[in-house]
Amino acid sequence: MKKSAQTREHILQAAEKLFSEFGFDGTSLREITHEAGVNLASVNYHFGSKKGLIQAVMERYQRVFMPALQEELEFRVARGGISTESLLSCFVRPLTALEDVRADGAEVYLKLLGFAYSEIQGHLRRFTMNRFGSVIQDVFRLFVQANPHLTAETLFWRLHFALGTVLFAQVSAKALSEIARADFSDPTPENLMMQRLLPYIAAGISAPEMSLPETSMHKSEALS
Amino acid sequence: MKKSAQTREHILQAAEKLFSEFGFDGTSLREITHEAGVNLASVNYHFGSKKGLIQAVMERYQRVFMPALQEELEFRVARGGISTESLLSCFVRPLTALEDVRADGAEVYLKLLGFAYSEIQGHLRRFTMNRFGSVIQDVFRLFVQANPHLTAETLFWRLHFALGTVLFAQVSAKALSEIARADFSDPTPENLMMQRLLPYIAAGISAPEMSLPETSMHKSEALS
DNA sequence: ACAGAAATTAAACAGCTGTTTTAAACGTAA
DNA sequence: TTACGTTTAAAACAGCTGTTTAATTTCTGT
Repeated sequence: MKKSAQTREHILQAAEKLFSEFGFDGTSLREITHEAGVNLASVNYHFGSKKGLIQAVMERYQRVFMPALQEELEFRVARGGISTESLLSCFVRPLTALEDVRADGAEVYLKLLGFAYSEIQGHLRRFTMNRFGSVIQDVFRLFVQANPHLTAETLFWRLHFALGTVLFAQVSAKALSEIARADFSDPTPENLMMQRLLPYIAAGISAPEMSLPETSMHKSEALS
Repeated sequence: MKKSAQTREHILQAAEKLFSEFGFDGTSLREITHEAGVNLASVNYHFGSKKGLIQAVMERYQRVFMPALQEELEFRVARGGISTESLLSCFVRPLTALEDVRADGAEVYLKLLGFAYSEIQGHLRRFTMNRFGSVIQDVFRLFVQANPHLTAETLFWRLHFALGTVLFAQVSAKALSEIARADFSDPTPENLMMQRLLPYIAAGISAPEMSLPETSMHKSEALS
């Protein structure tokens, strides 16, 4: 009951590291057990299957993150003054709390969440940039021109955020539509989702420049 | 030279259909050739490899979309009055032009683009909702409370957009940071990207309700 | 120290993947 | 029709995947 918990932990740490870097489909059990220095079969012995390992990895983070988030939300509700920004700030402390799980816990957890929905295809991006890079540069330059109150760096990031929003929403359009139809009896078909996307993207891109680069949005001032 | 082009087209159409539905990694060459009604080896014969087939599928759409986008941008620039909304509207006509490639061309192309960056993991979403669904509902309810000028349906969608933005940006954080460093010598490290994300997300979520459900944002009024 | 449970190990399993091979069938120009 | 280059076809290839088996070792409670 001591050595077993040890290899269990080694497997989990190796899986966290490799999953967050290469994704779930992109990481084999052999790579994990090799990184962990344990036998291949021990994964199935301790976690039943690869899916069981994935859920065990995620659960370690969610068991820290989710209660912390709930606590933060309740605290924010108790003192009133709810705003979008204040609600978003509620995610900060739960993320930093993930350092208890791992030194770079917040980063790993978000990447795991991201890979839970997505896996990157790198060669297509290079393929597109080599062939139509000038168009992308034009788009960028025009957006800079249209937003004189923003720096080029900020717009660079926000345009990629917008790209990510559109692509992600499009990929999950089917699932989201089903949920929306169940929760709100929302008659919005999938092909009208772009009309819902546009206001969101426009406001996000043209939003005021990012606030102070200090440690704002932290809950420390809530107790002072 | 006639039968060959025929199987080539069958392969491309089957690949478009299956890729856009199950992703690139999630679709095998055997599934494609079965759907197309052709022999397995014909994919390697006509496209060299699976990667070659993927690029051929994407190229068919990009060869229509990218020039149309460039044209739309030049037209918009010529008559001035550039705004974020008007620039976003420049993407509408190029997307609808993809109907020349396929009846649901715009939808397929966006899904292909989405899968180019991501592949969905469905079971993790259900796993999270079953275990921490109440927290997610609390988050949603509070966001509704914080945005009385928006309907619940709109907020449902925008919160998922925000989730998609964060996850996507986090997954591509490394690649984006490298590009930003090369283009702007941007010293922003990866861990400061969340500070860039917050203003974007906040503005997107709290943006005014979506505009008229008619055919706004189309370039037709530009000539009137 | 011993018996029994728990855990590790090496090996093989069945199934899938993209790719290659070899030969047959096809289309086309002489 | 004959001959030749192109295209199709069935089969096998080598490699990877997650999983299982069976034997061995290690740990633990008495």
